[in-house]
Amino acid sequence: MLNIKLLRERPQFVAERLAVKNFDATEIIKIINELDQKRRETQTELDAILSEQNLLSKKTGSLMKDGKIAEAEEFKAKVSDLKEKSKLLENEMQIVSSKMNEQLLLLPNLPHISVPSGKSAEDNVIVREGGSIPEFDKSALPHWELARKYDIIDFDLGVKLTGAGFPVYKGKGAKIQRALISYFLDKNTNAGYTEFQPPLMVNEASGYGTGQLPDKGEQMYYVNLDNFYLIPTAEVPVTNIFRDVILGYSDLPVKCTAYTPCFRREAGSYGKDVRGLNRLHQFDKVEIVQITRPDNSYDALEEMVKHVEGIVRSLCLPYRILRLCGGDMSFTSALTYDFEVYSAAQRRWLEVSSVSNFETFQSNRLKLRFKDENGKTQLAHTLNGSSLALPRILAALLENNQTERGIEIPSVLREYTGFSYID
RNA sequence: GGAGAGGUGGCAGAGUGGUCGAUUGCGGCGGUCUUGAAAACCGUUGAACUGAGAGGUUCCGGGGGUUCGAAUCCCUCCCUCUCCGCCA
Repeated sequence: MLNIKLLRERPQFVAERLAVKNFDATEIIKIINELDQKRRETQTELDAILSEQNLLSKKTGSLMKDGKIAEAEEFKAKVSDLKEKSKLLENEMQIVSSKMNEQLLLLPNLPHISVPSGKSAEDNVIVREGGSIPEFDKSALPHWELARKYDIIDFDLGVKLTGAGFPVYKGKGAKIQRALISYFLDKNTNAGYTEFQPPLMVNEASGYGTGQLPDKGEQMYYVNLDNFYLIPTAEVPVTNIFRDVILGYSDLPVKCTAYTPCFRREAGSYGKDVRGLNRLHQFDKVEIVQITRPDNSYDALEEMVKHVEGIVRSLCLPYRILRLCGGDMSFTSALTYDFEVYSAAQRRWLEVSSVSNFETFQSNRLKLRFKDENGKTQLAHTLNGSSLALPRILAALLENNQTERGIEIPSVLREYTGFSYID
């Protein structure tokens, strides 16, 4: 959620920045500022009446004590009158504020100055590329066929147990999942991130805190009987640890990592994008979250990108890093880098990580603040990224590393898997 | 699932209708003392909105009600804890 002060003081600037996200905000900003003014006027009026009410009530009390009953009765009547007025104003106040809030929630985060303009994924800017794309002839198999060939992932069994998008990993397939999770977590904790094991279900308040609710509620699985939501990413429980928290100056930066399964309904997805491991309802992901001071959040973002890049490189996967254009960025992000790895047999790039700075957009809603060096309370910046999501990494590993002998395991993973080939 | 207790400031814990945004202790911060530290002593220490400022308003789990006046009384919802039962 954007800060109302910014909209009040620099409406033109906000509209210009949002245009980069192809969002025409002029009308909404106008409405918000009208409501804001109305709200403040109403509050001033209301406060004056309440102030008088309080004063008269106190006087009534002392008159009663002194036994001046008649005067006290007079005051009582006055307060009753005032109360009628103040109730009306209070009502109005509530209506105006909630209308304003509604409008505020419609505005996406401002894109950072470095965000390229553009409409779609086509306009994303390639920042860096690394690794080398292996040459295969037509006999190269896509990962879903490799999975069957080596009997490491059973998609049909998942359908039997639950439904499409819930694969069953078995044997070396299960072991490599566990190896990847351990490897990623070790990399993250070695880089100073504290590991968390959060709940996989969250309450409504947490859903609102990170913005899944109210709008994206239908993307989450909902446990009706207890009013819980299955987490779509570890970002939700981990970031909500800091909901309604005021951190000390020396607490920053906060660096957290967590492995969790992620549950997504993915309503509306279809076609070749959902084949095999490309898009699942349940998948594993290791997430990193940072909370920083506003003045160095972009340094933290670069640091996170470097960190994730290091992991991808260590797996010897061909990758590229994209700076997302305004049109392809999420509602909440100010700047996002996507990581894609090349999946050789499918001949396509697969997104495996998305690293973003949300500036104060999330923390404003979460009420996540810190005391600056002058002891003043202000909003912190939040950032997060995948480090990393497993399915597409596994897909790329299987496809890129297929040899006549079997699937070759990257050397950094071997101490975790205990084997060098899936055969 | 059954029974009971309770939700107050960073924490602990007072407060059952009127100068209570809240006694006190701990913690935090500043100071005195000290070569330094500890101890002791003194002071200070919640948040949001609004206002140029002085100040004003709101917040004692959430919502509603009674009253001139509510942390305190009533209704309702939520949450936590304890004991019993069941169980990993």
